[in-house]
Amino acid sequence: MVRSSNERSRRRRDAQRDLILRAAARLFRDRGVADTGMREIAAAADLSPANLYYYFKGKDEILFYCQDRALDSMLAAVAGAKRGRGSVAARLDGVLRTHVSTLLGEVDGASAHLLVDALPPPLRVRIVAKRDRYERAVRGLVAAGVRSGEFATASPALVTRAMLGALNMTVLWFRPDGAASATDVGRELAQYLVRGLHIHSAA
Amino acid sequence: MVRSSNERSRRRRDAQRDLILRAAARLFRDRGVADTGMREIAAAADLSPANLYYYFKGKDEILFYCQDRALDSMLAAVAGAKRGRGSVAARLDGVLRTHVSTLLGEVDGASAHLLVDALPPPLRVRIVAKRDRYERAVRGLVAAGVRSGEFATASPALVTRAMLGALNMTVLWFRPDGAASATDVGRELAQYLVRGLHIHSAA
Amino acid sequence: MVRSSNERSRRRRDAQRDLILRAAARLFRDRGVADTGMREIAAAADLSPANLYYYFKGKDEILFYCQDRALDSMLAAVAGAKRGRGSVAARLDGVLRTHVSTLLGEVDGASAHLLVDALPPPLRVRIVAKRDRYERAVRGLVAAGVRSGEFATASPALVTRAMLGALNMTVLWFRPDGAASATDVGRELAQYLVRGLHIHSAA
Amino acid sequence: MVRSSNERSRRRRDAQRDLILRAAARLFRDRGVADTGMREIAAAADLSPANLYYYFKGKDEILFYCQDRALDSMLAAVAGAKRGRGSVAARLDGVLRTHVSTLLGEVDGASAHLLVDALPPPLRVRIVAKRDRYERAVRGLVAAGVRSGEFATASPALVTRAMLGALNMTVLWFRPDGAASATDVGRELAQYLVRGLHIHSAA
DNA sequence: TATGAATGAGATTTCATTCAT
DNA sequence: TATGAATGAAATCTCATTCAT
Repeated sequence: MVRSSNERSRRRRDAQRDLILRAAARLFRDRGVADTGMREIAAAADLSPANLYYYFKGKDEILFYCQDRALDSMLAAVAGAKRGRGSVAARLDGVLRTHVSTLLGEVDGASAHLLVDALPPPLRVRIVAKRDRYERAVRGLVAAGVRSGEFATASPALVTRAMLGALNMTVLWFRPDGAASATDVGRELAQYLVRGLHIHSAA
Repeated sequence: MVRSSNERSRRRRDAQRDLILRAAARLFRDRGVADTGMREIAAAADLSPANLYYYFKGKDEILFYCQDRALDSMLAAVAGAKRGRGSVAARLDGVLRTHVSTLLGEVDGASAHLLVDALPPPLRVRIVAKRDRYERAVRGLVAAGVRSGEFATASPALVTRAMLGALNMTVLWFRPDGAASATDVGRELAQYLVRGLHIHSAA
Repeated sequence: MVRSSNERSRRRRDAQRDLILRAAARLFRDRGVADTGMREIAAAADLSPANLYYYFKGKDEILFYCQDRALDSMLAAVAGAKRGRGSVAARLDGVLRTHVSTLLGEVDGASAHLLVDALPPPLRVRIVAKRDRYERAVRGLVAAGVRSGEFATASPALVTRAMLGALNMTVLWFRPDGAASATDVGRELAQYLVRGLHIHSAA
Repeated sequence: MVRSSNERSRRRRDAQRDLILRAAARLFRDRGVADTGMREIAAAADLSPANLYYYFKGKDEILFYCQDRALDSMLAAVAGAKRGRGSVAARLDGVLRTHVSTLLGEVDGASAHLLVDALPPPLRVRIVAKRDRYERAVRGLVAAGVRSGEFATASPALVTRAMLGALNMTVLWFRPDGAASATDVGRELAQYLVRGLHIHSAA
């Protein structure tokens, strides 16, 4: 009985945390970290500002988990791609599309690369480490394509950053009510960015 | 005599303004707008905080001119490319390289796309207008390549944003003391981003 | 329970707002608006400066409510006088005495006419409108006396302003610990100012 | 030669001081002391802000002389009235009219009673002393009328303050381009305020 | 769990005044 | 005499965070 009561309350707590993180991620993405106050997060999550501190240590921790969850989703995609079959191009294409839908979607919605600098050092190093892990995985996919003869690039590291940069910047202009859906945007961008890696005749 | 005194003092004033803008642009780029206080700008420019207000109306105006100057430099490059001869690819390549060197260089050093949201509406509309003018010009170059048969893309608008996004994100990771110089970065990125526009066999 | 908690907290909040307004009105009256800082208001209300902003949007709003409440009190008096019986002179006398006790009293204590210019335009128009409504009502009383044959004046508007001006200036010299009480002052001034309206033999 | 050069320069200096005082008085009256900056005074006097300090020690001294000169003008009028012949009523009427034209006129234009509190103590006591001298003189005129049987009032001090208060408040609403000229306003107000002192039948 | 109230630290900005020329 | 440039002090206000309940 006590056990189940604890579990029920833990579940409720987790649900609240989730709710807060979604609300915060959306605000961070739409208005920027600096322009999003705890009061606004609280209002969006239908809580009092003070009550946020029962669920999170502070604004930094909220920001941290926003990015952490987004990176987890991206890491899962790239891990799947690594194990997957099919051409490297097709697998990379999938990773990039997931990246965009993670950024622009309603579920996670925190741009992992843009907000890192807003974190205080102790938390930042953890996000940077995870972000680097993700970046390395993507770069590994690019390099695999080069090894397999599908791709040609002199600088996989730079090109990887370019790809991710192009994707991350979408949060600054994407509007859910626009002509192109998040899926559309992901498809088009992935196509363009992967195409630039292919070997082709024209220099 | 009076004339020369006026001119000399105007020149000094302009020089100070320039100095302040350089210092501010560097700080905005390196630490973010929100985390850069007037105190820090003043310290970087070797002035008292109050003295900044002799040269600029406030922080917003400083930020405005940072972006305005960067955009002027980029607009000049794209205007030159429009009139230029040679393949569209080569001209676009030049525009993108100038974009990177403007962003990362010591001279202008303000990331034109990232900071727009930090401006108050009256100034923001002016920067957004100029930024859009630049974006349209780049998009026009892409479209020209499509018309001439050099390029193939289904969505010039999206691709243009991807290109510029990839370039703008460099300010988040570029370090002047790193292995690759700003010129190197510009060259490699431009090559990759233009390559993705070319017609080629593989899908 | 929730209901009563809400009510109790609303009551506490209103009480604090009232306390702050009293403290501020007294300072504004005694030292002038410009020379009264938020720190001083906070100290007088036994709060931290930052805490004032929990109750009011800013200094302007505090000033606004000071004047607004004083005008409400004056308007109530003049409305009562309009409906009242007895000679116009007696009723006008009552209005003027209330005016003085409102200005000099501990309850409201904001000089309604002197401080208007310190308000920013959006708030100023609202106070000016209310002040004008009050002034028109007093002038109406004067005009009624003229119509009834009690008073004689060539310019009710000017005379009304003179009366109110004479009353408002009391805040500049009245001291609560002086020989004359606020009531005394009101009585004497009202008598003098009404007397000037009466028809009499000497020119 | 040296002598005449000194005199010429002293004359120019005095002329500049006069110009500055006029400009300042007008601004103080129209916008309030707190809202009038040295930069504005300088602009109105066609000088650089720094140059004001050649002619005056600072803002306080400018304010001091504004009030000092206005009081001198008023004192002259009341001194003349004291020595004058005719009814006390007529002489008091003249004093009040001069008071108004001093306040509202282009020549002096500083309201002596409203601005006293903006002065620092050392200067304030001097103005207060002079202002009190003026007030006493006016009160003396009132008392003389009582003694001569022209006037009836129980409290000459209070009534004098009421009269001066009514006059001083004109600066808050008088507009030179309005229907009534400064002379009109002075005439009407003096008439009303003196009338209240007269003995008459109605109570 | 939840919240109304409170606060310290720090932000931008203003302004009378001064200084070097 | 005159001024462009500089500054210290103080103002209002914001905000993440905490405390008492």
